[in-house]
Amino acid sequence: MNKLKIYNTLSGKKEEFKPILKDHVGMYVCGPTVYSDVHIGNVRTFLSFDIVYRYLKFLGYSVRYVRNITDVGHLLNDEDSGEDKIGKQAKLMNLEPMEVVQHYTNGFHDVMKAFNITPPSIEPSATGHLIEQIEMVQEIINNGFAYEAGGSVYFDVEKYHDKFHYGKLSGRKIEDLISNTRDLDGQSEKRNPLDFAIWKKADESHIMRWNSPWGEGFPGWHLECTVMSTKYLGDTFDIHGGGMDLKFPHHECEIAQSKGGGKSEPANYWMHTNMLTMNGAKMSKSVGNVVSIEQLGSGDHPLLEKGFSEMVIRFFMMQSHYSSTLDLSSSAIAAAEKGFEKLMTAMETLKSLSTSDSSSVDVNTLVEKFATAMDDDFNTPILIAHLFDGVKMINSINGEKETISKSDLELLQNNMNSYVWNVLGLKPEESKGTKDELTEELMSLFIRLRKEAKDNKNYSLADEIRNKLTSLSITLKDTKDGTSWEKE
RNA sequence: GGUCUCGUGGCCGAGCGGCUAGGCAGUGGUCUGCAAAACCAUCUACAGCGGUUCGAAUCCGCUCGAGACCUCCA
Repeated sequence: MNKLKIYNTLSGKKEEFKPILKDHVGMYVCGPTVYSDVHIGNVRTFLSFDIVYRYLKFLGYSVRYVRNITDVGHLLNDEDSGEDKIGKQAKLMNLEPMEVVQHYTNGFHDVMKAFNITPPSIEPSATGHLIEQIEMVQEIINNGFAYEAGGSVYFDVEKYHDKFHYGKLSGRKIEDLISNTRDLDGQSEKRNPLDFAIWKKADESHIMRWNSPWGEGFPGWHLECTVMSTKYLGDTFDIHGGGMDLKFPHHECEIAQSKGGGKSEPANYWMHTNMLTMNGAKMSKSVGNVVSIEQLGSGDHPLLEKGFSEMVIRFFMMQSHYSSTLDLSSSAIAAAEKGFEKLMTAMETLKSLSTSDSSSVDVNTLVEKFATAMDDDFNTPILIAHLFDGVKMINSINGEKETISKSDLELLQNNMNSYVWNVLGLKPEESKGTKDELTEELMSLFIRLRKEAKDNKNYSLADEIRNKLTSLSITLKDTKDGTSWEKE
């Protein structure tokens, strides 16, 4: 049944997915550095891997999904004077670093929940794995691929490259890297500017520090992912994911650390999600073109005409493939919003379709297309296109232009429900506005009065009721089964 | 400067050698007292110039344009 193909960055090709163990999959995704609010670009990455996680489970795999929290070691830049991101924020906010970590971790979890992104099986944090990281550093030194200098420990890239291949993931040539970094080389204690820190000495101003064989310091950023992924998933696991911008140097360094530390190739499949752009440029904290989750929800941003719900944005993002860049614009999300509503309406209709003795529609073929789309490297835009074929089918049956048998209806319902709710992880919008009991009573009164007026051909009164409600941003919908209402 | 990716109809976005997704908008209908909503139908493409091929949006080359990575970023 399972012909799932995944684009593997390591080989540069789409490959058939073969897990190490028959029914189990180990997946590691680089999580956020919790020093500021997550933005909508972060959401895209975690959403993409949520689809991967959900689909693997849908296929029947038992998946162990590890996604870390980076709470130490992530420097503002790669120079020796680089400040730790968490530490800097802690000073700015006058807080204990762990308060900063907790604050933004909570925020991250709230956002993930709002977007219906499934929590991982294990969410380890870097500070919780200091012992393992120190052991790993020692192991790499013992193997001769790292050296101590002035209280810090650096990974010896050239020495590693003599035996292994530094650049195999990112396709970089070590000669180019050397020539590109030569001019940046200052009074560094590194033997080679390419070398990266796996343990950093903490200077006096540094508040996050731990004892180690090399003195007080803190672990290098790349190290935590190597340690935590292999600790929970084994030396070699199935899928390693992250944003495209982590491919180099972060993931390249992870491979080097694993092998330099005497372990095997860390992951069989490397998956990289592409960036979300805003006005054609990557949305990032350093560029400053970041749209926050709150701004997207409220529409309070110069580039947004209105606010959008999390589910609409989820749907919008899944209309493009994870490996393509996606440009965010108000009109594009608004278009997705209409489409999303159309899909949700059809899902509601699907619940109560009436059946016939035979089917005039071909449910089997449609349902097969759902699986084919997802098997082709999680192609959600194709899946959504086929789901809209399903929408058309549902509406035609509802309009009595087509018929469906009882067994076909069950097949259609099961599959539409599975793919829309479980695989894509969508959920119906909670009704906006205040639909409390009093409002419901009042509205049904208005609707009844208007109907009476209409029955008496008193259209001016009927229209007055409707216009007044419209001015209160309440929309009446006349259908053959009566009138319903909606508050904007 | 080096490495790489991409340019698809009014907009967003699939496609990866032949059968020209899908959504939104537009247009024409159905329904309706009229609307709205809903539904049905339908029109606009493959940056440009060459080449390979019986056949190219899809492969190759060049030109123009956009972006990413090489430094923190999902």
